[in-house]
Amino acid sequence: MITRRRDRILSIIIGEYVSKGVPVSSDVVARKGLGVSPATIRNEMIELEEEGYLVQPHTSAGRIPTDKGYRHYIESLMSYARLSQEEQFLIRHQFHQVERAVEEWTRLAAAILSGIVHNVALVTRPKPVEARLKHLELVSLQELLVLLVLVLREAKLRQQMLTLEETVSQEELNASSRKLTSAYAGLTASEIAAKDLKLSPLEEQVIKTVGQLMKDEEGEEYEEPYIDGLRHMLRQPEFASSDKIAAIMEVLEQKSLLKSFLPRVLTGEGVRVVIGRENKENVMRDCSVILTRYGIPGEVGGAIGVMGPTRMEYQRAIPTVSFLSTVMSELVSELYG
Amino acid sequence: MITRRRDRILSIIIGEYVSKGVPVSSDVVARKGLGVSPATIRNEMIELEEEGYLVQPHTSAGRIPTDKGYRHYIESLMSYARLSQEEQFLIRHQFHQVERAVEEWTRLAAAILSGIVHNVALVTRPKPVEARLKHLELVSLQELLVLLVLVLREAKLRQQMLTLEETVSQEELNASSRKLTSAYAGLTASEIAAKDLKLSPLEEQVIKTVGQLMKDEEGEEYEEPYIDGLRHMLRQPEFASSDKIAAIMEVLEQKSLLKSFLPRVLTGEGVRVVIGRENKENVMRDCSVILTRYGIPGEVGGAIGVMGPTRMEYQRAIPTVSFLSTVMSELVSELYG
DNA sequence: CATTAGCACTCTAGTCATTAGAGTGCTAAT
DNA sequence: ATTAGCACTCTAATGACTAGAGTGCTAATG
Repeated sequence: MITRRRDRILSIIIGEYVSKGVPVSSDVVARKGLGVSPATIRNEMIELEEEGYLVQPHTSAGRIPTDKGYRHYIESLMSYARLSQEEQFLIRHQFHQVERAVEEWTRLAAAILSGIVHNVALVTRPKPVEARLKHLELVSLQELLVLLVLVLREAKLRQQMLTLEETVSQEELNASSRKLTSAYAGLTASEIAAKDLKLSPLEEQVIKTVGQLMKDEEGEEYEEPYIDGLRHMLRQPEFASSDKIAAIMEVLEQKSLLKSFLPRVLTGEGVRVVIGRENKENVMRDCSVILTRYGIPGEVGGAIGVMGPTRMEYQRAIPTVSFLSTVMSELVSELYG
Repeated sequence: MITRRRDRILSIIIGEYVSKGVPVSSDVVARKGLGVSPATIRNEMIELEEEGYLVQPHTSAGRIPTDKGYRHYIESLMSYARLSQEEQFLIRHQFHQVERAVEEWTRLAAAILSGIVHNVALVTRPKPVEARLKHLELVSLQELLVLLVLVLREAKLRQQMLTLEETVSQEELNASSRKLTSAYAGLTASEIAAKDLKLSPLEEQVIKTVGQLMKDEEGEEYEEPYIDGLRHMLRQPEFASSDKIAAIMEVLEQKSLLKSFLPRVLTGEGVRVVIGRENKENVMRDCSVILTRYGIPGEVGGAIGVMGPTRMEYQRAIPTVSFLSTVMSELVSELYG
């Protein structure tokens, strides 16, 4: 049975454990102004342990929270430690300074986020649900080598080199570029494929590649995330054993794992918190992940989040992830007008 | 004094230590077919220790090589373990498969390299000594927002958003793009700045930004390297302590440090090996770095290398770095015709 | 003279016993 | 329902001891 006082005790234990990293004793809790003696706290702790919110690393040690304990805390007990006005302003200011360089957004967001929460930050670049062509350009590099440049609606660039069958002058390339741009601008990959236009062999080749590149752009998958802040996470005492570090590194460096891991957690709205064993990957059993989307629903989006030991400052981390997602959303929205 | 036999013994000790990771005893060396007893080996070891090629972690332990020991080994004793024909073919094949996606080269090179040497691979993207403009394009995103796309000679793209003073149609942008491209194509940043042309305010703004972007492109500095293989390096027993890991992570994640660290070592030709304390950074005192350039001297280049504990398979790592640098050079050369 | 057998010596790493201290769980009193 | 009191348990630190690895030195050998 959960009572008000037990919640209070659980909160205190989590607060203490998160900041100190050491099992919390009844004494410490009693000193926090509950007006009851350590013995009473102990009785309550026994109850909380039976309910599965706490465990002891061994008899005669203090208590530490279980995954279930954290979960209850996050969902019902915790108050957010939002960023102050000044902090928010400072962050927006930093984004403002790189406003004109889209590719920098993810790096900056990861750097800021990891710096604040002292853990690993993961940020994917914005990805459209449907890629739309904005502009297309052909640039001759060498006799038979041509660079195809796509500008997508998100001000994203994609490039690919093409090897031609026969020499084509830059003037002809310009003409084709203009023709194809005006014919296909604003369309998606499938719309481009559907449209039946009279095209030269060169143009056929180009449009085929365009379709390919844009297909790659779409889909449920998120892009490979930008990762920052490993140095912070590794300073946490839970990563004293290098085995754990190596195991987690494997997850982070193995792109395929991470990719498949991101979207599963992100089908809905709001901030998702995955705690300890709730993670699919076994090696992540001592880690928590806080993730959310940013962008414009149904149009363009990415993911932003934090990963660290289950003993994490959720109070701080969750609103920070949330705030940065808002900022990223605003930036993306500006692009879409 | 260095004799033939001492060199032989040093080689054996390094070979053993590199593969086993445990201090090497006179017994083990004696069993390697030198035809002398352990006692003789011990006498020689004492000499080698006095010369500074070996140390004992403590009395009554075997010997391990010093930085000086490795240095001598690498420069005079070691034979390279080159990649076999099949391995070389396989690697070239992998590059062939992504041939048309320049940005993937560095990733692939890092992945292959780290996989072979079981350590961290560092690869920077190719960077020209002098950036030359190939093509320039303006794409209207919103009313006052324009995307400037530069194509540089290396088939590299650079982008920047511009906020205009007044509305300009896409047609006008096209006209300006064409005008500026034909006027400035093939020139460097300084040549562009020097050229005095009659330009509209819009064009002035664009060219100013172009100059900026191309300036950023040039210079001694290397780009931020792509890093892969941390998971391998962390499996090495020398990184059992998480303190060391965190310290090294700091060097790797702190881009400024790494950037300043790369070029210093790369002013000349050939493969550079920096062993242990030869490194500038103190935290790197137990690490070795193998680095080399790739590209076309005086035109375009990047760096490729490996970092790991001083106890590293130099025999394998050095030729592998060397081979991948050759492959990268070939790829870059193809672009330059 | 280079080599080596023999041996005393040194240092590590593991095991065991001991101890102080932290913190609990239970009982009985309030 | 709370709590004082206390026996109990477990950890972590300390020191003593030991086996084993590997050395350095000495004296003998071809």
